[in-house]
Amino acid sequence: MSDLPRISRQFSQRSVMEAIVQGGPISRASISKLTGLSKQTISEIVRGLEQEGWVQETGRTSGHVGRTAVTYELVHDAAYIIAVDLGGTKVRVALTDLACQIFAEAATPTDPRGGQFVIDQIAALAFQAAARERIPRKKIRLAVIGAPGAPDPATGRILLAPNIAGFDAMNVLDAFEKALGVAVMIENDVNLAVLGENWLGQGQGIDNLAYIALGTGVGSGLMLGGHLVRGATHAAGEIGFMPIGADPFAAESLRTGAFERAVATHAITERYRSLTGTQVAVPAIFENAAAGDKGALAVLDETARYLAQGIAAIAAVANPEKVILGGSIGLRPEILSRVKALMPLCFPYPVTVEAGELGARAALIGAAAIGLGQLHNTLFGVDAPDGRISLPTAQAAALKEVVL
Amino acid sequence: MSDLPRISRQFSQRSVMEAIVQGGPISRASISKLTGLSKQTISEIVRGLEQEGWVQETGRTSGHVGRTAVTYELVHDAAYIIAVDLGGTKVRVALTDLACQIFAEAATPTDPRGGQFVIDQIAALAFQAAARERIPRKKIRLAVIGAPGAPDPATGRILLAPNIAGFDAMNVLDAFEKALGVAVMIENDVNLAVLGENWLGQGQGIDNLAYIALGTGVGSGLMLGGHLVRGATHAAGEIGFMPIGADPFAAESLRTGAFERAVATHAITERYRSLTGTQVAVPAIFENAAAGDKGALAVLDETARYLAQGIAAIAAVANPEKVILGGSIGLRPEILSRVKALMPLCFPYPVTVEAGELGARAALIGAAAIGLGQLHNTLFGVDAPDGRISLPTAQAAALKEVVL
DNA sequence: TTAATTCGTTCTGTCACCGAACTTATTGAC
DNA sequence: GTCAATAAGTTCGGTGACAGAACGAATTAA
Repeated sequence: MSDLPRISRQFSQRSVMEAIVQGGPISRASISKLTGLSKQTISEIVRGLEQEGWVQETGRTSGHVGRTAVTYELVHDAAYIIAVDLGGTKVRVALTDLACQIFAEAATPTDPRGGQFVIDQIAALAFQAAARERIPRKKIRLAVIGAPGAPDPATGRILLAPNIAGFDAMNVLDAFEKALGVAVMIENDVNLAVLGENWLGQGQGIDNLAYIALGTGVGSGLMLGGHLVRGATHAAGEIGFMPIGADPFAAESLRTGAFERAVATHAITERYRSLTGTQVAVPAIFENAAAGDKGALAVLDETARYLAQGIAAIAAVANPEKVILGGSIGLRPEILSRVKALMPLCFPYPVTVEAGELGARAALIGAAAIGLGQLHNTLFGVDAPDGRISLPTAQAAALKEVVL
Repeated sequence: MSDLPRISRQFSQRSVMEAIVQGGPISRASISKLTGLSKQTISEIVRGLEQEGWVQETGRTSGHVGRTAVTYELVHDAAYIIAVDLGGTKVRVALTDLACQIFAEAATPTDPRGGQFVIDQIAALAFQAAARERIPRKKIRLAVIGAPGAPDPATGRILLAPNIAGFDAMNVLDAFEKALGVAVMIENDVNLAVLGENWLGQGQGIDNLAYIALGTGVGSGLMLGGHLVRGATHAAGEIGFMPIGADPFAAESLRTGAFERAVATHAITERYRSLTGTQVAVPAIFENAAAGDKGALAVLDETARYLAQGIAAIAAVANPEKVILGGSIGLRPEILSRVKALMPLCFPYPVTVEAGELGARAALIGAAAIGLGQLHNTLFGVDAPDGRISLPTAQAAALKEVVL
């Protein structure tokens, strides 16, 4: 396998690879039928891929009439990527192979000192995991970092990142590339969550998808027409500033965002305090509601009412087929059921609202998805601007259970 | 020129065509430098294009050292497209040639009987215009229809189309194709308006753009990452239903839309009536405001206040670089100036808001843009899914003045 | 054993493209 | 005026990515 495989074969190689990735062990004759390319060409391409170490023989067919066929398969460990979900309180790191299987996953509290400390922490976690699984560093090709805020690929900086100290003043991309020694992609964590749910979760096969992460803050990720929407300054989905729920012209709304002030953690505890006079954390409010506390129930009702309006706004602007709720609050069934009931009362067209299937790991899985897509693209595709490699769901499904 | 040119040359031909379209009269040597293809290849491709009638010699260079070069140019009249902007009250029809010049434009009141009558009316207008300019029907390759509502390419129907009688019950696409005898694309008129402003108006070179058409109703068109956003049911941009300005849970808001009830024509006249007790049409209110009528001024202030919130919601969700106002009300400078002043008070990040440059013809020009892009794609490109042909601005600029 | 069937290779051919060498037509310098 | 220098365009040979037909090889059903 060459170290920097510059593969000249153009478009066919890509589809052959896709057939092999999707089709599991597959014979060359079947690839030929699938791709429409001649058997001869397939043999050439597969020979090349085998020489470079990307695919390998795995067996032969048997049972049906005719000659037995040699089947080929991805070499799973030909390359690895690092997927990272970097939150304000917790870092998750995972290693994925080419066949979309997660090998190692680790999660620890984020280093509170921020900045370079966090970056070194992530690098250490990743390399420990690699060492544990005996993965040679050379085979790690790419790292995808999900982080809150609006990463700007041009400058490598992350704008609007409130959660990690020191990140607003440094070139995060460069620092990661130096620490990890591989190419790095940084993407907003909620954007990754949409990708994750689109790949393995609630949004499979849905090209128009919105993900709302509701917790300490609110953010949303949007996938429209199969493309991630990033916006002009990579700030698309900063729905905390939607003029819904609180007076948008209030000074406080310019800082925190009107919608965030209506639905996020602080809004909920504040609402409960003003109703009952007691200051309680969000989980306790949910408990109280379950126990029949009228104040808590009213708080949930009101929060859901604003959330439904926010979803209506997104639906009116972007018309997603499905809206997925995530985040510590968005995942609560008490919220989901209320929002589901309220939606038809404030929006005329049907909008499907569901809770995310991947829970807190949506962003991590999304990072793996985007990284694997990117890797397949750079390794086997030409620069097709639209190039979305469809990753296999079957094998990756294992990932959902293997981990944690 | 073959009647159905199936051009086998793959990707190079496309870039050669693009160089010729963009570069005006251009020599083969220059094309070679521009595209990176060898001189030899360019000569071959250009020879092919010339034989098929798409390009022609136009002259020779002179002045600089070295041999003179033969320059080539598009054959402007090699193909035409029909662009239609079908409104509830007015139909506009235009004919455009391959070089993006509008040849004929006509506008008349929409046939009030709706349905097939409107389709026949449009066909008649188009063919009259073609005959006037001596354009043979064979050279018309495509028609693009802009219409309110959500056209569904799968069924050919237009959903949510309130303005034209009978359109909700028929296969509009089929009917148009039968009447016009060419391939037809139907697109939402506001979506076309974004494309128009993106091509020749306020949004040139801007990949993340929103267009808000404000008049009898409100609608918006969104271009994000260079792609038109259509949404799951082609209802993206139906911002009339954003839960802003009126109570979204009110029964009336489910029918008309809360935001529409806050900013569109009816809201303005109603607001003026409740303030002054007199029922006046919108233009009169603007006149009164200009004359210093306090009630009228208050109405404009309040309307702009809600509009600014709507823009804030779009900006929060989609993060466009620029928001363009259009429609009979959106184009008024009184509205624009107010909105510009209000934006920073209700949204923390800068959003550029401007009035459309193309006025009521934005959708028509957008129809031409999408049609020309599509035509260049089918004629000279392979099925590149992302394929946006960049149309020349210079020549098309003439179009802005020639017409009407 | 034979026929039917499928896999995979070999051989030949085509097409898109490149690069080098060469011809042709200019302008500018002496 | 002649002679570089320069640029445009063609001819020629070559390469790599395919296709298609023919053929050998391996397997099962009859």
